[in-house]
Amino acid sequence: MNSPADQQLSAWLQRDAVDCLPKGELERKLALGRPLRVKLGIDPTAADIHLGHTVVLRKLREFQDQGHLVVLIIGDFTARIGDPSGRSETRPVLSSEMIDANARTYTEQAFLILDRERVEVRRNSEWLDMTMDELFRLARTATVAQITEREDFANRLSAGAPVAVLELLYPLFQGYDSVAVKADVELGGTDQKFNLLLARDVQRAYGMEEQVVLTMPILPGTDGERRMSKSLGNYVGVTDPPGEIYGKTLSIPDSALETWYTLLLGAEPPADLGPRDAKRALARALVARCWGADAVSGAEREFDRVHVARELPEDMPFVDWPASTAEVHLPALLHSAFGISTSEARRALAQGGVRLDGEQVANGSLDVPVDQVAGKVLQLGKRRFARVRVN
RNA sequence: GGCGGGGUACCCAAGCGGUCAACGGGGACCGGCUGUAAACCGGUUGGCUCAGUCCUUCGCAGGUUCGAAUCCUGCCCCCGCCA
Repeated sequence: MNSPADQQLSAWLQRDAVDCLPKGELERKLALGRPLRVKLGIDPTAADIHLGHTVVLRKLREFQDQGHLVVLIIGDFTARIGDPSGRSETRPVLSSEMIDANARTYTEQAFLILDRERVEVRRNSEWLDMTMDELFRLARTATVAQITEREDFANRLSAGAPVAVLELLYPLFQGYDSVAVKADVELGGTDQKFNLLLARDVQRAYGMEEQVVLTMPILPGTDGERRMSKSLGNYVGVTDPPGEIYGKTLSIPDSALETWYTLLLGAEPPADLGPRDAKRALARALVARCWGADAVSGAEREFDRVHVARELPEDMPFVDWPASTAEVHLPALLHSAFGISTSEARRALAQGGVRLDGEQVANGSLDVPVDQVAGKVLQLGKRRFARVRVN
């Protein structure tokens, strides 16, 4: 019997989720009275996790706080295939060294959110490196029609884009992970809904009780439009410096503010604050989460100095220039300071995008005497700074 | 195996013998403005400390031509239909 307490808890856990399937099943599992095994599979294809990943991690943390166990699966084996979810093309293959390195940093970063006392970390190469015989059994659990009805496969097929046979197997492998770790619940973004549901079919085929599927909304990136993703360049990494996290958060369009609040903080934006101040409050909370409360005021002060008061950042890298030359070739200096090409540097100069101690560098002067730059602050655009050190 | 379509810069996508470092859109960057790295407006978007009648780039390798992303040959890859 489901107690009112279980029902209440179940509703609370689902409050910001998109789907929790099948209906009523989470209550039933909670009523079992034992710690549930809550699975999250991650692909170690990128080393760093960003705020988008933290939406699901935060939900996992809520399960942990209720005494449940998180099973974190490092998809070291499946990374060699590449999850086709949401993809418009076949993923590149990663080397095993890359996968190992990514897996390590990834789990470490996940512990910013998760309680490391209640986590079981597994690698799916433990069980997916299977015999052909086992693969045959697994591959019989779903049909091509089932798998190709999935939206991204369907899109690629109808658009005439290539789909490798191996990619069709991916959902089955992910499903087998659930079998291997005896998952009671699996979390993921809404883009994972298909995979998570298919895992139920796989579990059933292996005579196991099926998992509950809980999907979370996808966090929009700093552009406010598309999903946050590293490859789209609209992400905020949890290891970004505090000032970056702060600044990137302020740069989101006002229209994305409410979504960020609910997904990242599990709260509504404060009604009494305007968009700017609400964003600042959000930015402070995010910096605190990734770097600790001590980092907040520094990040905020830094932002105000550089962007509001248009002053210089507190510390900046040096760019060295040999004292032996009489003239400094500015494109070369910009190249070594900021890693841009000299052609790009020339364009920036032509557009007035370069400053020395705050003074816009006049267009046309590519070479200047050394003493005109020595010790000065070289600035490219609004955000890139370096102090020129002549030695 | 046969027939047809296709591979262009970060992405999408035009170009189909010179005027092409290559239209347009997206993204990114720069400038202006601003409450912000929002929005809006304008610009830029292969490389070179020789900035030029320079170098590299239109799947790869050759060829034709004064000249090729554009034409020809071979190869690789992708897609569709038929078998």
